[in-house]
Amino acid sequence: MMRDTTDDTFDLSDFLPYLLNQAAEASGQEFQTIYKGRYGMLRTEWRVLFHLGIYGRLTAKEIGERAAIHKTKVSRAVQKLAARRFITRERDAGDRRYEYLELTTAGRAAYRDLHEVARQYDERLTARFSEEETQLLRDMLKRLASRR
Amino acid sequence: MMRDTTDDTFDLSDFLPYLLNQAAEASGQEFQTIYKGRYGMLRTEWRVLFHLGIYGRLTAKEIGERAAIHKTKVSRAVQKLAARRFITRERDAGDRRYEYLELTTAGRAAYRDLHEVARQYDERLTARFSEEETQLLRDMLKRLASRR
DNA sequence: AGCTAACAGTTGAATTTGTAACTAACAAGG
DNA sequence: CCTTGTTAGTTACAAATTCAACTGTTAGCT
Repeated sequence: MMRDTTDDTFDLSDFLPYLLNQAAEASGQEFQTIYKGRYGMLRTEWRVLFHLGIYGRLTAKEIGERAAIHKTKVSRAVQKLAARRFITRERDAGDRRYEYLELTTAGRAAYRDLHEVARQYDERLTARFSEEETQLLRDMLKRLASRR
Repeated sequence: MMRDTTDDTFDLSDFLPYLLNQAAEASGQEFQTIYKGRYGMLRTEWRVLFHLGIYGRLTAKEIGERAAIHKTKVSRAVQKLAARRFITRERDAGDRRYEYLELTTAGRAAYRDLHEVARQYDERLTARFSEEETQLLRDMLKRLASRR
C-alpha cells in the first residue's frame, strides 16, 4: 500500500510553537504600525524603551537578559534611541565596562504615550475572554516563556 | 511633584503581544535547532514543507494565505526546497499562472521526520498543563491568531 | 607587577527579510 | 482583437538580523 501524501491526524495548529507564533504575529501587527508610524521605532527599540520606562536605569546587558534579546540587537537599538535623544548613556565611574541607560524627558513622553496605547490595546485583546480565562492564559504563557 | 521614571502599575508581561512573543520564541527555539541542524531549513521552509505534507498539493499563494506568510517569503522558500529536491513544481496546463507544489519522496521523508519531532515536542510542552488547560490555551490562541 | 581569562559592549561581513517594482499570464469589456 | 486591470509569482535593492571577531576594561592568579 502506498502511503498518501496527506496526513489528516496532524494539523499545524496542533503544534504549539506554530500557534503561538501566529497569535503573536497577528496580535502584534497593529501595535507595530503605531510605534513604527509614530516614532519610526523597531521592535527591539520599543522594548528597550519600555524596559527603561518600567524598571528605570538599566545596563544594556540587563535589558538583554530580561527580554532575551541578543546583545548586538540591544546595542543597535540603544544607539538609535540615543541618537534620537530618547535615552542617555552614562559610564560607571567604578567599572567602566558598564553603561547605565536612562530615559530623557522626550523618552519618557514617548514611553508614556506608547504605554497607554499598549494598555488599551491589551484591554481590547483580552476583552473577548473572561477574567479567569485571561488570567490562565497569561499564567500559561509565562510558564512557556520561562523556558523551564 | 516630579513624576518618577519607573511605573510599577505596568509590567511587560501584562502586554499580551509581548508575552505571546516571548512564549513563541522560547518554545520554538529548540525545534528551530532541529530543523536547522538536520536540514538547514529556515522557518518559512519547514512551514511550507508541513503545509504540503499535511494538505497535499498546493500553490504558493494558498500556502501564503493559510500561514499568513508574505508571497516573497514563500517564493524564496519554494526555490530552496525545490533546489534541495524536497518538492516538485508543476504549472497548471489550463492557467499557466498557477504552479502546483508537491513533496518528493525525499520531501515526504523529511516531513515525516520533522512531523514526528514536532508531535513529541508538542507533547512535552503541554505535559505540564492539564488537558482542559491545554485545550483552552489552543482555543484562545486560535482566536487571537484569527485576527477577528 | 605581569599574564590570562572573563566581561560589556561594538563592529563588519554574510544572511535574511521587507518593499516596491517587475514579468508573464489571463479576464473582461469595448 | 485590443486595451485596461488583475492575478501568481519573481526579482532587485534597501533594511534588519545573525554570527564571529573585535575593543576596551576589569578580575584573578602567580
